[in-house]
Amino acid sequence: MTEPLNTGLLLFLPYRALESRVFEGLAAAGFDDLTPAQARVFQRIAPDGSRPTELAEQAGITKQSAGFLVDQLERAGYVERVPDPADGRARLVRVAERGARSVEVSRGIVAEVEAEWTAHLGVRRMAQLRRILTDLREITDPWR
Amino acid sequence: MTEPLNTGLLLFLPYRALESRVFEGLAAAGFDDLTPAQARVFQRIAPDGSRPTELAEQAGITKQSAGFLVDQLERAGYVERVPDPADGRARLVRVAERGARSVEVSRGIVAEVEAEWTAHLGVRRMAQLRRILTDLREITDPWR
DNA sequence: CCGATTCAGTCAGAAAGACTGACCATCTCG
DNA sequence: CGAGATGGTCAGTCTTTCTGACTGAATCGG
Repeated sequence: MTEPLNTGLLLFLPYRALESRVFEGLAAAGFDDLTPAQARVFQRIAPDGSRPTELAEQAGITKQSAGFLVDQLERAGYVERVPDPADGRARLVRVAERGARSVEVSRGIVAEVEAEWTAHLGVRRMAQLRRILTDLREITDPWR
Repeated sequence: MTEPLNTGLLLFLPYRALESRVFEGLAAAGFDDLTPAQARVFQRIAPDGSRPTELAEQAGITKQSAGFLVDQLERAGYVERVPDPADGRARLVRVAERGARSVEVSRGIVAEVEAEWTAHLGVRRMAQLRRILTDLREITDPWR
């Protein structure tokens, strides 16, 4: 389990480290009612709003689960639901006031952690990492 | 949310892609009773056995949850528990017969996926990716 | 070598997250 | 228009995880 660690774990470790940091920081800033599951959905809301079903696909959960999480996010003031003008069946989920403020905070924390990583790896390798991962995304991300 | 994707998501995407592939393959090979949560614990068992509490820490869950998952793994024949000769309070969790066979299968699938990634990225960049991630592990993995 | 503390693990109860299946309303297309 | 696809919800269940309380074993200071 130690020497040539499997690539999956190698990817997961920094991911979790970053996620934990963001949660701690968010909680410290008063956004202590966000759960990881809610955040994973919230994170994927497009600037002009997304449909629950889209969010479900991108987060890799069922539409029922997504609907449930959006309910919670709505009750906590992070998002709002508006009717989709283009489709009477659909309702758009949009980032609300409180949600926008939490985005600001987490953006700051992510930047901080990325700065630490850059300090450890060096500017060049950090850029390389991002480039390679972006490239890898083409064959590992079904939603573009 | 689209262009300069946050590094966390960039790490998460390939991780999940790999994990899904391993699960599909495992299920196809008859190991269809493994759940993701069980697998995440199972994956961290050291060659000579680990204590439930260690597994809990490394998997980032409470020791109660780890104990519960180990129970399930034991019932399904993936692991066995033996008393720890060095500490009368502890019991070591070890990979059992069936568990070892599932490890073989998943190793094959991981190799397959890594080969695809190498084909996409090129040998050099794939090696770079692993090197950078291994390096990053030093500051993102609390357990060595 | 003995009491206090720490540590490994379990039990009990509850909540979160996710799933399947069934269902309704609306949209789209032949 | 009517059939099928799509967006979303409701109901019920299972898995995973957590908190808190507890037992038994080890360890450490005096």
